[in-house]
Parts: sequence; C-alpha cells; structure tokens
Amino acid sequence: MRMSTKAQYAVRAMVNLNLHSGGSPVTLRDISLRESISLTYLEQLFVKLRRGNIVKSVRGPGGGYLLARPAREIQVDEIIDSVEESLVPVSCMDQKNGCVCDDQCVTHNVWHGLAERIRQFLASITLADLTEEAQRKLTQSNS
Amino acid sequence: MRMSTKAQYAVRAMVNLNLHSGGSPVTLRDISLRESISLTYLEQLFVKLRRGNIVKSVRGPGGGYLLARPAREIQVDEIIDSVEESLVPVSCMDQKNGCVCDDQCVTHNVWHGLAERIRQFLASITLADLTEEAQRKLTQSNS
DNA sequence: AAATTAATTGACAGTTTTGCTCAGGTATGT
DNA sequence: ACATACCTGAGCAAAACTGTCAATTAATTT
Repeated sequence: MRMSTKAQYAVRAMVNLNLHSGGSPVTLRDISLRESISLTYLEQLFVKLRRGNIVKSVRGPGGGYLLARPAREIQVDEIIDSVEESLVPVSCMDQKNGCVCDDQCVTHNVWHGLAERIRQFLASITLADLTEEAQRKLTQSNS
Repeated sequence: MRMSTKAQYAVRAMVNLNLHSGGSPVTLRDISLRESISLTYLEQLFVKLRRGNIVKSVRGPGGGYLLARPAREIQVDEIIDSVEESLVPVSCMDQKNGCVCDDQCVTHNVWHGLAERIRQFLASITLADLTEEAQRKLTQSNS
C-alpha cells in the first residue's frame, strides 16, 4: 500500500510551483533545482497535469507553467488522478461502473470502503492548504 | 496506491478459514481448493500469519490451522500487517519513530493523515464482521 | 528572418517489487 | 514406520516503477 513517488513528486512540484509563482509562469527548470527532481521526469508529470486541467503552459522565453485554476479549487486527489495513479486499492474496481464480483467477493466491501475513505481524505485538502502550510514552515525556519 | 494481492489473499483466506472451521483445524489444501489460491503460496502466507499471532498450527494428520484468537478480536489491519504489507503510504515513515523530514516536507502531513485514516478504517473491521457477511451472502445465494 | 528559449513527445532501459513455483525439510498422529 | 501436513529458503518470470535520451514543435526576442 504505497503511494508511488510519482504521485509524491507531483504534489511536491505543485506546491513548489504555487509557492514561487507570483502570477507569472514558473519554469520546470526552477522547480527541478528547488525540489531536486529530474527535469525530464518533471516534464512527463506536467504533460499529465496539463491534460488534467491542473496547470496550463506558456511557451517561449519567459514561459513556464501556471495554475489552470485557483489553488483553493485544486484538490490533492485531482493532482494524483492526473498523473494516472489509481486511488482504488484493488484492480477489479478500476472501472467506475464497479466490479462484477459485488456479490461473490466477501472482501469487496472492505476495499470499497477503504477507497472511499482515501478519496474523501485527499479531496478534503486543497493546494492552497498545502501552500499556506509550506509558507508557515518557511517563515518559521527563517526566523 | 494498490493493496497487493498478497494482502487480499490473506484476508480472503482468513475469512474462508473461519467460515469452514467448526473449531477443528482447517487444512491449507481445502482453502487452496475453495479459494483457488496456490497451496505453496498459501503456505508462505500462513507462516507469517502464525508469527503474527493470527492463527496457530496443528501438525500431523488431521492437522491444519486454527484461529489464534476469537474472530471478534482479529482486525483486518492486523492480518495485513502480518503478511508484511506496509499500510503507510510513503517509505520515509516506515519506522515508528517517524521520519526526519517532519519540518521540511510540506507534504508530510498529507501522507501522515492518510496513513491514519487507512489504519483507522481497517482496524474498525474484524474477521467476525467479514465472516458474518460472507455467511449472509452464502445463505442468500442458496435460497 | 534568425536565434533562443522552453514546452512536448515517444521510445526505451535499468532496477525493484510482486506473485508464484520448486525442492526439499520437519514435526506429529496412527 | 508411514502418511499427513506444516515449514523453509532459493529462485524466477512478469510487471511496475523510476527515470533517461533524443528529437520536435512553438513562441518570443533580437
């Protein structure tokens, strides 16, 4: 039961982006340096984040990435969904229409309930929450 | 974010064991046949379940496995712990003493909170719950 | 128009984890 | 003694994970 580093990277990168963007585009190179994540790997992640309507890109000099929506409206579960990290604990429940084994599987309800809790929790946290927290930690360590 | 099949098998096997044991030992061979899980794989799982004080073994002819404690006192999270399936979503939090990055990691609280929810949910379900549910489903389909 | 910057994309490779088998062993009841 | 059934460790194939490399496209500045 591990959250992949891909998902962890994506969340970290998004917080960093929001933290250092004053409304102007942030380059992946900057995020790469600050978060010690390989630039090319970040590129992969941001393609997916863009498709997931989490960020939008600005090309050319002075370009980079911006939030596609206000940070308050971006939930952590959306970020993870975008990088194609399933939040459902068992594979038979990948399709939204539920799995066939509803009746037979004794353990079905366990995993279904678990999936709900995970989703619920990660949806309750927004990028704004995390950014504010990061801001607090930053000012603390600078004092 | 997947629950490994190992953990899924372990839970299924435990329900099946409890369902078909009338106080007498149940052989892995029986569970293997009923749940379509490889016998040798089950053997591996049950070594760990025994070490985790979930089951106890009876050797020799007529032997097999028994619950080490009443089903009401066996929680699903204990079963999963026994087969060495980490319930903590990120590796830096494997040790109980917490990870070093408490202060730096912005995302630390997210994963920590998630881990708590997962643990809390799986601890709220006992083997007795699952067995009763299985019993219900069984009698329903037989009517 | 040319050069520069930076996003975009696809292929692919090394490593780790997972899921499972095989080949033995050991203990216990009859 | 012998059958039963637990016990153990080695090993292996497939998948997933974590990236890298190479090449392209698009926008901006000069």
